[in-house]
Amino acid sequence: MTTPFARRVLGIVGRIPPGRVATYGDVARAAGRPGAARAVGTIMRRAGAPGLPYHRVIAAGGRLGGYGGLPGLKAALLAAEGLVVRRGRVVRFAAHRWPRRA
DNA sequence: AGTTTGACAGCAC
DNA sequence: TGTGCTGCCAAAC
Repeated sequence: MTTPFARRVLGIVGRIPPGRVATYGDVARAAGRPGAARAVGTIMRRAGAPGLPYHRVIAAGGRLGGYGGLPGLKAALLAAEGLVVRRGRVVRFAAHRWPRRA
């Protein structure tokens, strides 16, 4: 969060409501850098800012993406919010996606 | 200041 | 359906 971009990314992540998820691409777009999905991951990996729902940021297509090398924990956290994860994918992920698509 | 490194995405096998 | 390769971007070396 030392950079403006990182700060925006973290701010956006913090606004993802429980039970909803956003893709790295979604966050990148919301941060004003469409296509910077990979950079979003780079930031979150190192940010380490506590209190943010990093587990609600997943990869495209409902795939889990990474979580500090603990995909099991990420899946558990999502499950605890009512989401269904099967074979590493969030079921009906589009319906839980955030922000709402027009 | 240049190079390497990923918590990504999309398309081609 | 699943795996691999290439393109992209910001951050860390």
